[in-house]
Amino acid sequence: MKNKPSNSPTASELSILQLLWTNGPMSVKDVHEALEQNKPVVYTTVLKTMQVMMERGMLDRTSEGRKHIYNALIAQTATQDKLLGSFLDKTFGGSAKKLVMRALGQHTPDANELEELKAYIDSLDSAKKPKQ
Amino acid sequence: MKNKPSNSPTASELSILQLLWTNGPMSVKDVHEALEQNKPVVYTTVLKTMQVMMERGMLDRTSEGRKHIYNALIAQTATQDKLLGSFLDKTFGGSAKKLVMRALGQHTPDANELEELKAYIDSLDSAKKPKQ
DNA sequence: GCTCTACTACGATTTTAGTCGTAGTATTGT
DNA sequence: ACAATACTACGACTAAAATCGTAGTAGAGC
Repeated sequence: MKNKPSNSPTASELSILQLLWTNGPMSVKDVHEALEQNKPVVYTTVLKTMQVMMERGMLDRTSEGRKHIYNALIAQTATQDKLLGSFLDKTFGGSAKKLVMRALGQHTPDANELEELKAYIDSLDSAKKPKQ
Repeated sequence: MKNKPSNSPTASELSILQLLWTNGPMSVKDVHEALEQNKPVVYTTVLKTMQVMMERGMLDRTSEGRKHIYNALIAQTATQDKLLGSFLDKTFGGSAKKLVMRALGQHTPDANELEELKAYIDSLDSAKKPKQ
Protein backbone atom coordinates (compact mmCIF):
# COMPACT_ATOMS: atom_id res chain seq x y z
CA MET A 1 0.00 0.00 0.00
CA LYS A 2 2.77 2.41 -0.65
CA ASN A 3 3.17 3.21 -4.28
CA LYS A 4 1.03 6.09 -5.39
CA PRO A 5 0.62 6.33 -9.14
CA SER A 6 3.59 8.71 -9.13
CA ASN A 7 2.84 12.34 -9.84
CA SER A 8 4.50 14.28 -12.59
CA PRO A 9 8.17 14.94 -12.02
CA THR A 10 9.40 18.46 -11.45
CA ALA A 11 12.03 20.04 -13.66
CA SER A 12 14.91 18.83 -11.50
CA GLU A 13 13.49 15.38 -11.28
CA LEU A 14 12.97 15.25 -14.99
CA SER A 15 16.60 16.06 -15.67
CA ILE A 16 17.56 13.07 -13.56
CA LEU A 17 15.04 10.84 -15.24
CA GLN A 18 16.37 11.82 -18.65
CA LEU A 19 19.78 10.55 -17.65
CA LEU A 20 18.43 7.28 -16.32
CA TRP A 21 16.25 6.75 -19.37
CA THR A 22 19.19 7.36 -21.64
CA ASN A 23 21.91 5.54 -19.78
CA GLY A 24 20.08 2.94 -17.77
CA PRO A 25 20.76 2.45 -14.05
CA MET A 26 23.26 4.90 -12.58
CA SER A 27 24.84 5.71 -9.26
CA VAL A 28 24.28 9.07 -7.62
CA LYS A 29 27.86 9.91 -8.46
CA ASP A 30 27.25 9.25 -12.13
CA VAL A 31 24.14 11.39 -12.14
CA HIS A 32 25.86 14.15 -10.27
CA GLU A 33 28.76 14.26 -12.66
CA ALA A 34 26.47 14.30 -15.65
CA LEU A 35 24.31 17.08 -14.26
CA GLU A 36 27.27 19.16 -13.31
CA GLN A 37 28.32 19.44 -16.91
CA ASN A 38 25.40 21.75 -17.43
CA LYS A 39 25.15 23.59 -14.16
CA PRO A 40 27.03 23.44 -10.87
CA VAL A 41 25.13 21.49 -8.24
CA VAL A 42 26.16 20.06 -4.91
CA TYR A 43 26.39 16.29 -4.68
CA THR A 44 24.01 15.97 -1.76
CA THR A 45 21.38 17.99 -3.56
CA VAL A 46 21.28 15.36 -6.27
CA LEU A 47 21.33 12.60 -3.70
CA LYS A 48 18.47 14.12 -1.77
CA THR A 49 16.41 14.61 -4.88
CA MET A 50 16.89 11.01 -5.90
CA GLN A 51 15.93 9.81 -2.44
CA VAL A 52 12.76 11.85 -2.63
CA MET A 53 12.06 10.44 -6.06
CA MET A 54 12.40 6.96 -4.67
CA GLU A 55 9.94 7.73 -1.89
CA ARG A 56 7.53 8.91 -4.53
CA GLY A 57 7.86 5.75 -6.52
CA MET A 58 9.67 7.25 -9.49
CA LEU A 59 12.88 5.33 -8.88
CA ASP A 60 14.07 2.27 -7.15
CA ARG A 61 17.57 1.08 -6.41
CA THR A 62 19.82 -1.83 -5.78
CA SER A 63 23.00 -1.99 -3.77
CA GLU A 64 26.30 -2.62 -5.42
CA GLY A 65 28.88 -2.73 -2.70
CA ARG A 66 28.26 0.41 -0.72
CA LYS A 67 26.87 2.28 -3.71
CA HIS A 68 23.24 2.56 -4.58
CA ILE A 69 22.35 2.08 -8.20
CA TYR A 70 19.18 3.88 -9.13
CA ASN A 71 16.76 2.93 -11.84
CA ALA A 72 13.77 4.72 -13.34
CA LEU A 73 10.48 3.12 -12.42
CA ILE A 74 8.24 5.34 -14.50
CA ALA A 75 8.30 5.01 -18.26
CA GLN A 76 9.68 7.73 -20.45
CA THR A 77 6.83 7.80 -22.91
CA ALA A 78 4.10 7.76 -20.28
CA THR A 79 5.81 10.57 -18.41
CA GLN A 80 6.34 12.64 -21.52
CA ASP A 81 2.74 12.13 -22.55
CA LYS A 82 1.46 13.28 -19.22
CA LEU A 83 3.64 16.37 -19.23
CA LEU A 84 2.77 17.07 -22.82
CA GLY A 85 -0.94 16.87 -22.18
CA SER A 86 -0.66 19.29 -19.31
CA PHE A 87 1.54 21.68 -21.25
CA LEU A 88 -0.75 21.53 -24.24
CA ASP A 89 -3.75 22.51 -22.17
CA LYS A 90 -2.07 25.26 -20.24
CA THR A 91 -0.19 26.89 -23.07
CA PHE A 92 -2.07 26.17 -26.26
CA GLY A 93 -5.58 25.73 -24.98
CA GLY A 94 -5.45 22.07 -25.87
CA SER A 95 -4.97 22.58 -29.59
CA ALA A 96 -2.40 20.06 -30.76
CA LYS A 97 -2.42 21.59 -34.20
CA LYS A 98 -1.36 24.98 -32.88
CA LEU A 99 1.38 23.50 -30.76
CA VAL A 100 2.70 21.39 -33.60
CA MET A 101 2.80 24.22 -36.09
CA ARG A 102 4.57 26.46 -33.63
CA ALA A 103 7.06 23.78 -32.73
CA LEU A 104 7.86 23.12 -36.35
CA GLY A 105 8.09 26.78 -37.18
CA GLN A 106 10.39 27.56 -34.32
CA HIS A 107 12.55 24.44 -34.39
CA THR A 108 12.20 23.22 -37.93
CA PRO A 109 13.61 19.73 -38.38
CA ASP A 110 15.73 18.92 -41.40
CA ALA A 111 14.23 17.71 -44.66
CA ASN A 112 14.53 14.04 -43.80
CA GLU A 113 12.68 14.43 -40.55
CA LEU A 114 10.02 16.48 -42.27
CA GLU A 115 9.46 13.60 -44.67
CA GLU A 116 9.10 11.23 -41.77
CA LEU A 117 6.57 13.53 -40.24
CA LYS A 118 4.53 13.70 -43.40
CA ALA A 119 4.52 9.94 -43.62
CA TYR A 120 3.41 9.73 -40.04
CA ILE A 121 0.62 12.20 -40.61
CA ASP A 122 -0.48 10.19 -43.61
CA SER A 123 -0.76 7.12 -41.45
CA LEU A 124 -2.88 9.03 -38.96
CA ASP A 125 -4.89 10.55 -41.75
CA SER A 126 -5.84 7.29 -43.37
CA ALA A 127 -6.80 6.00 -39.98
CA LYS A 128 -9.14 8.94 -39.65
CA LYS A 129 -10.81 8.69 -43.01
CA PRO A 130 -10.62 5.10 -44.22
CA LYS A 131 -12.03 5.96 -47.62
CA GLN A 132 -9.30 3.79 -49.12
CA MET B 1 15.34 51.10 -15.48
CA LYS B 2 12.43 49.03 -14.32
CA ASN B 3 11.24 46.63 -16.92
CA LYS B 4 13.14 43.42 -16.90
CA PRO B 5 12.63 41.35 -20.04
CA SER B 6 9.76 39.64 -18.19
CA ASN B 7 10.40 36.06 -17.15
CA SER B 8 8.18 33.23 -18.17
CA PRO B 9 4.77 33.23 -16.54
CA THR B 10 3.82 30.55 -14.05
CA ALA B 11 0.77 28.36 -14.52
CA SER B 12 -1.53 30.73 -12.66
CA GLU B 13 -0.18 33.71 -14.49
CA LEU B 14 -0.59 31.97 -17.78
CA SER B 15 -4.24 31.29 -17.14
CA ILE B 16 -4.74 35.02 -16.61
CA LEU B 17 -2.77 35.89 -19.70
CA GLN B 18 -4.87 33.51 -21.78
CA LEU B 19 -7.97 35.46 -20.79
CA LEU B 20 -6.42 38.80 -21.59
CA TRP B 21 -5.08 37.59 -24.91
CA THR B 22 -8.48 36.24 -25.84
CA ASN B 23 -10.71 39.00 -24.56
CA GLY B 24 -8.50 42.06 -24.56
CA PRO B 25 -8.23 44.36 -21.51
CA MET B 26 -10.21 43.20 -18.50
CA SER B 27 -10.90 44.27 -14.96
CA VAL B 28 -9.88 42.09 -12.05
CA LYS B 29 -13.51 41.33 -11.54
CA ASP B 30 -13.87 40.07 -15.08
CA VAL B 31 -10.81 37.88 -14.75
CA HIS B 32 -11.96 36.56 -11.43
CA GLU B 33 -15.36 35.62 -12.74
CA ALA B 34 -13.88 33.87 -15.74
CA LEU B 35 -11.38 31.90 -13.69
CA GLU B 36 -13.98 30.88 -11.20
CA GLN B 37 -15.87 29.00 -13.84
CA ASN B 38 -13.09 26.45 -13.84
CA LYS B 39 -12.02 26.41 -10.24
CA PRO B 40 -13.03 28.33 -7.14
CA VAL B 41 -10.59 31.08 -6.29
CA VAL B 42 -10.80 34.05 -3.97
CA TYR B 43 -11.02 37.46 -5.59
CA THR B 44 -8.00 38.88 -3.83
CA THR B 45 -5.89 35.96 -4.96
CA VAL B 46 -6.51 36.95 -8.54
CA LEU B 47 -5.96 40.60 -7.72
CA LYS B 48 -2.67 39.89 -6.00
CA THR B 49 -1.45 37.74 -8.84
CA MET B 50 -2.24 40.44 -11.35
CA GLN B 51 -0.46 43.04 -9.24
CA VAL B 52 2.59 40.83 -9.14
CA MET B 53 2.39 40.35 -12.86
CA MET B 54 2.35 44.09 -13.31
CA GLU B 55 5.43 44.47 -11.15
CA ARG B 56 7.13 41.92 -13.35
CA GLY B 57 6.23 43.77 -16.49
CA MET B 58 3.78 41.25 -17.85
CA LEU B 59 0.78 43.54 -17.55
CA ASP B 60 -0.02 47.16 -17.31
CA ARG B 61 -3.24 48.88 -16.46
CA THR B 62 -5.32 51.96 -16.86
CA SER B 63 -7.90 53.41 -14.53
CA GLU B 64 -11.51 53.54 -15.45
CA GLY B 65 -13.28 55.23 -12.64
CA ARG B 66 -12.16 53.34 -9.58
CA LYS B 67 -11.52 50.15 -11.50
CA HIS B 68 -8.22 49.09 -12.94
CA ILE B 69 -8.31 47.67 -16.40
CA TYR B 70 -5.40 45.33 -17.02
CA ASN B 71 -3.77 44.62 -20.31
CA ALA B 72 -1.23 42.02 -21.38
CA LEU B 73 2.14 43.54 -22.14
CA ILE B 74 3.81 40.39 -23.35
CA ALA B 75 2.77 38.88 -26.64
CA GLN B 76 0.99 35.57 -26.82
CA THR B 77 3.16 34.06 -29.52
CA ALA B 78 6.43 35.15 -27.97
CA THR B 79 5.36 33.78 -24.62
CA GLN B 80 4.20 30.51 -26.07
CA ASP B 81 7.41 30.16 -28.03
CA LYS B 82 9.51 30.73 -24.95
CA LEU B 83 7.54 28.21 -22.94
CA LEU B 84 7.57 25.77 -25.80
CA GLY B 85 11.32 26.00 -26.23
CA SER B 86 11.86 25.38 -22.58
CA PHE B 87 9.42 22.49 -22.49
CA LEU B 88 10.93 20.99 -25.60
CA ASP B 89 14.40 21.00 -24.08
CA LYS B 90 13.37 19.70 -20.70
CA THR B 91 11.01 16.99 -21.82
CA PHE B 92 12.05 15.92 -25.29
CA GLY B 93 15.72 16.72 -25.27
CA GLY B 94 15.18 19.45 -27.83
CA SER B 95 13.84 17.17 -30.55
CA ALA B 96 10.90 18.92 -32.16
CA LYS B 97 10.21 15.88 -34.28
CA LYS B 98 9.73 13.68 -31.25
CA LEU B 99 7.47 16.17 -29.56
CA VAL B 100 5.39 16.67 -32.66
CA MET B 101 4.89 12.99 -33.31
CA ARG B 102 3.91 12.39 -29.74
CA ALA B 103 1.52 15.32 -29.72
CA LEU B 104 -0.16 14.14 -32.89
CA GLY B 105 -0.33 10.57 -31.71
CA GLN B 106 -1.85 11.46 -28.39
CA HIS B 107 -4.15 14.27 -29.48
CA THR B 108 -4.73 13.54 -33.12
CA PRO B 109 -6.44 16.42 -34.89
CA ASP B 110 -9.26 15.79 -37.32
CA ALA B 111 -8.66 15.11 -40.99
CA ASN B 112 -8.98 18.74 -42.03
CA GLU B 113 -6.37 19.88 -39.57
CA LEU B 114 -4.07 17.10 -40.62
CA GLU B 115 -4.31 18.36 -44.17
CA GLU B 116 -3.40 21.83 -43.00
CA LEU B 117 -0.42 20.42 -41.20
CA LYS B 118 0.79 18.58 -44.24
CA ALA B 119 0.51 21.73 -46.28
CA TYR B 120 2.43 23.62 -43.65
CA ILE B 121 5.16 21.01 -43.57
CA ASP B 122 5.39 21.21 -47.34
CA SER B 123 5.98 24.91 -47.11
CA LEU B 124 8.73 24.36 -44.57
CA ASP B 125 10.10 21.53 -46.63
CA SER B 126 10.44 23.49 -49.82
CA ALA B 127 12.10 26.24 -47.86
CA LYS B 128 14.63 23.71 -46.64
CA LYS B 129 15.48 22.15 -49.97
CA PRO B 130 14.85 24.72 -52.68
CA LYS B 131 15.52 22.23 -55.47
CA GLN B 132 12.42 23.60 -57.22
C1' DG C 1 43.98 -2.53 13.35
C1' DC C 2 43.91 2.23 11.83
C1' DT C 3 43.19 5.92 8.91
C1' DC C 4 41.44 7.97 4.85
C1' DT C 5 38.15 8.15 1.48
C1' DA C 6 33.80 7.62 -0.71
C1' DC C 7 29.67 7.12 0.01
C1' DT C 8 24.64 7.74 2.23
C1' DA C 9 21.34 9.82 5.65
C1' DC C 10 18.90 13.54 7.14
C1' DG C 11 17.84 17.88 9.15
C1' DA C 12 17.55 22.61 8.05
C1' DT C 13 17.27 26.52 5.18
C1' DT C 14 15.95 29.26 1.20
C1' DT C 15 13.08 30.42 -2.41
C1' DT C 16 9.01 30.80 -4.88
C1' DA C 17 4.29 30.11 -6.10
C1' DG C 18 -0.06 30.33 -4.56
C1' DT C 19 -3.41 31.73 -1.46
C1' DC C 20 -6.15 34.37 1.69
C1' DG C 21 -7.81 37.84 5.32
C1' DT C 22 -8.08 42.34 6.83
C1' DA C 23 -7.92 47.13 6.18
C1' DG C 24 -8.42 51.15 3.56
C1' DT C 25 -10.81 54.11 0.11
C1' DA C 26 -13.71 55.90 -3.38
C1' DT C 27 -18.34 55.90 -5.24
C1' DT C 28 -23.24 55.30 -5.29
C1' DG C 29 -27.83 55.78 -3.64
C1' DT C 30 -30.86 57.65 -0.32
C1' DA D 1 -24.32 63.76 5.04
C1' DC D 2 -24.35 58.83 5.79
C1' DA D 3 -24.44 54.13 5.06
C1' DA D 4 -23.79 50.44 1.94
C1' DT D 5 -21.19 48.84 -1.78
C1' DA D 6 -17.35 47.74 -4.73
C1' DC D 7 -13.20 48.08 -5.37
C1' DT D 8 -7.74 48.07 -4.36
C1' DA D 9 -3.61 47.55 -1.23
C1' DC D 10 -0.83 44.77 1.33
C1' DG D 11 0.89 41.86 4.85
C1' DA D 12 1.10 37.21 6.10
C1' DC D 13 0.66 32.35 5.72
C1' DT D 14 1.14 27.68 3.53
C1' DA D 15 3.06 24.31 0.71
C1' DA D 16 6.35 22.58 -2.21
C1' DA D 17 10.71 22.59 -4.65
C1' DA D 18 15.37 23.08 -4.44
C1' DT D 19 19.47 23.46 -2.11
C1' DC D 20 23.08 22.72 1.15
C1' DG D 21 25.84 21.41 5.42
C1' DT D 22 26.87 18.22 8.85
C1' DA D 23 27.10 13.73 10.57
C1' DG D 24 27.43 8.94 10.20
C1' DT D 25 29.32 4.57 8.14
C1' DA D 26 31.29 1.03 5.27
C1' DG D 27 35.21 -0.33 2.77
C1' DA D 28 40.07 0.22 0.73
C1' DG D 29 44.76 0.68 1.40
C1' DC D 30 48.50 0.76 4.32
